[in-house]
Amino acid sequence: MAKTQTRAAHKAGNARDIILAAARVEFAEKGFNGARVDSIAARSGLNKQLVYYYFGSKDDLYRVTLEEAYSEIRLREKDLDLRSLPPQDAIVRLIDFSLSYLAQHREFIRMLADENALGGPHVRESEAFQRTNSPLIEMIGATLREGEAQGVFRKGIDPLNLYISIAGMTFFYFANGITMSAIFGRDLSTPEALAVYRDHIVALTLAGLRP
Amino acid sequence: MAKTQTRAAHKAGNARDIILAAARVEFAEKGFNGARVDSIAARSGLNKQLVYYYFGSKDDLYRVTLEEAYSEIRLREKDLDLRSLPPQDAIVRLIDFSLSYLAQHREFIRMLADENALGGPHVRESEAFQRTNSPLIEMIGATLREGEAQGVFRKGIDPLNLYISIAGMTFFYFANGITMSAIFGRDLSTPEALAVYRDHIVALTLAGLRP
Amino acid sequence: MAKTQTRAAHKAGNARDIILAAARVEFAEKGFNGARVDSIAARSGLNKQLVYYYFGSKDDLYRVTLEEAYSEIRLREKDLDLRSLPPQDAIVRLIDFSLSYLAQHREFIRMLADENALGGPHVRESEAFQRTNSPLIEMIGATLREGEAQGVFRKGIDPLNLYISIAGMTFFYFANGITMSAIFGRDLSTPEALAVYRDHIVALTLAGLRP
Amino acid sequence: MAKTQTRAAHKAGNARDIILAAARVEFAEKGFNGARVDSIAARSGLNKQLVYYYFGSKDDLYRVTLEEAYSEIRLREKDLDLRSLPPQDAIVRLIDFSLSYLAQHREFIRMLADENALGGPHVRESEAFQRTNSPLIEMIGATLREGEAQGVFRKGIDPLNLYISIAGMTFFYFANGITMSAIFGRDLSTPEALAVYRDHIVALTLAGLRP
DNA sequence: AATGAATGAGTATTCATTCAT
DNA sequence: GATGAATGAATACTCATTCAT
Repeated sequence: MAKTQTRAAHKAGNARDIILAAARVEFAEKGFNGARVDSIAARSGLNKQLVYYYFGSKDDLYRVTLEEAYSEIRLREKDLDLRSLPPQDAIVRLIDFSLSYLAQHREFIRMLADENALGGPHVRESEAFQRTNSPLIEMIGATLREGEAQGVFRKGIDPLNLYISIAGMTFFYFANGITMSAIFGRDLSTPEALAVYRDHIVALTLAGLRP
Repeated sequence: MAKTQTRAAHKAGNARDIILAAARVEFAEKGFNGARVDSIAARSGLNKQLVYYYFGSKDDLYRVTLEEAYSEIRLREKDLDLRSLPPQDAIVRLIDFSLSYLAQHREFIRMLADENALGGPHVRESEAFQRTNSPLIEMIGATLREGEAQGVFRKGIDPLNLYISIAGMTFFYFANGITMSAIFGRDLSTPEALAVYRDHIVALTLAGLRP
Repeated sequence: MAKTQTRAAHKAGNARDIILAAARVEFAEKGFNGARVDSIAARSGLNKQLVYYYFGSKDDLYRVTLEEAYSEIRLREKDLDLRSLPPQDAIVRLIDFSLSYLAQHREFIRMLADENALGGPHVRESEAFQRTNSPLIEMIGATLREGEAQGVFRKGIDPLNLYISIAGMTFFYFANGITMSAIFGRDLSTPEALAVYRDHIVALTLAGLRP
Repeated sequence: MAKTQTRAAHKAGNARDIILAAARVEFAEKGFNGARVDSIAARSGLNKQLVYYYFGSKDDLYRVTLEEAYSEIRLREKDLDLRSLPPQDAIVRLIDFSLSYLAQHREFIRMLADENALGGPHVRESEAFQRTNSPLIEMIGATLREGEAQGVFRKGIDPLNLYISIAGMTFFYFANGITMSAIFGRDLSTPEALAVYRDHIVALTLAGLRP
């Protein structure tokens, strides 16, 4: 439903959703502390007080923005439908989904990094985070069991740990690309560099799962 | 030279280094935007104007703090001496080093995440980042070649990409532990959880490198 | 007429009077500047725009609230019927009325103090204040004349000044009890303290009026 | 000492004291809620941030202003030296002091009325209020005892209650003069009206104290 | 090298009031 | 009569930075 609202924002001109969209951009660009409520209002084309009318505070607005971002990715994760694929293809699809989603949603990366760097003050306040749990771990678990059954994956792999390692490899590439490019003197932001890296982690992971 | 001063700080009580140490703590806790120059001065026990006397601005202080943090990890990386180990052991040591260093240097994680989230404004200004290039990629490259020679690693693995994937798996675990714990309802901050995860990525990586 | 509406408020649920009752509570608790139109609306259970519909502005609402408060005390003063009592009893009744009315109508004290502290901006605008003059001075005058005639009061006492001195002694006790309690380290808000003070001013005033 | 600082303000240009003087004027005119920190800064000729540098918050500034006002009146009360006068003269001097001090320090009246109307939030926080207790009650007690000994005052009069009744009669006249003038249609702010009232309360009180 | 005082530009938030229905 | 949405102008307070010594 939150999703629907976000979409509607640009069509129906619903003020709340327009503000939310503006907030997402501002928070992604500047982080929580760097973001300015004034700037969000300006981006939305509405006035600042409406931000408070609808969201109460900068913190609450950030929390809602985070919740929306998560609710969005969760919706996409459901569409993945890993169960319909052969185990190895499912893993590849998972990696590719992760890479492409992050590549296209830099704001998600920044908000996540920011929230964690801040110690998670908004996640802590959020009921939505506690409620909605990701379907992904379940799906990965099914895939791993199927792979074991087919003899293509080794036994004893923990789905959550596998998820974290894949998420880590993909997230880190985008999240810390700036400092890495600076340190190693190699531009990691090109499509070519990304394609090479993608092949690397696909190969590493698939080989790593083999019995 | 900055390094030398840092060492001296704790011995001679050199004001510049005392401030730098205070800044590292403050920046790590609050991020760049959340950090307060007043707070850094208070932590240092010295006065605010000295901060400006020595560092000129909050931005410059942050840049120096980042450089110091990097220069420190680089020093430790040199001590790794991967070349003296059998290839597989070298990879394990690399993973263990990464995990333990990050576990003990949360401030490094936060500063790195923060700097990248902000778009790398301080790294961009830093000459130190350009100058000092990590010895690590070189070391990993040698290890990979040795592994290939010994027939324990497959061919064609890019040392930088391997480094990124290992760094990703380790960094992400600490950096985004807060939101992950919230979403998956599993406390990832316990030593036990970390030990299990460590075994997972060691196994995944070693298997992933096998021919 | 306004009075009639106030009565109706609690019976018929007349919106205007419900708002007025809410306003009295809010203004009494917070003073004019501290009071919030939002808060008055919330207390009334009605919405903010109705406040404007009925009263036009916060200032006007305050003025009407003040007028109501005054019109109420004036009604009670009429009931005093000092003329039917022996002169000394009349003075005692006046003092007791003043004490008990103020004790039960703290909101009247606060609004009065607030209005005067602010320089009387609302009284100045009010026609009602100019129109309705208190019957009290007249009644006190008659009592004083009767007392003189009976030889129990001395001559030449000005009814208004007597009123002011009695009002001062009673009003001040309630109005400034907080700071006095703090300064003199004695709790003046207990019924016992009040009873002792009542006896003091009764004795002082009666003795003070004797020929 | 606080007194000394206030004096110094206008001579030495001590910023803290200049702000304090400006605050007294602003708070007296507008009350706590009506006063504006911007306005205080403007009155002081200094900038707003200095207000926060020296006082921390509007509330704290108000508290200090109140404390200063009280510390000032207390100093003057000490100078009264009632003990050196015949008992009846002492009471007259007390009344005259009270009237003239209040007449000349309207800001004291307003701040006191305001603080009490607000429920005493600043007095409650103030250590200075708890510490410094007025010498007045002691002095009045001595005067009453002397009067009894000389046979000019009756027995059993409580010094605090006498003080409150005198303070009430004098304070109320100034504090609520605006609404009273409006209601009774008589201008109470003229020197003549005040002189008449003064004679009234002197006569009432002295007669009231007679055996 | 060290420090207390001073400041301009901002920063989240509030509030009385109005609009549109 | 009644209401949800919208807004301009403030409002207390903050913060990096500089001045003067």
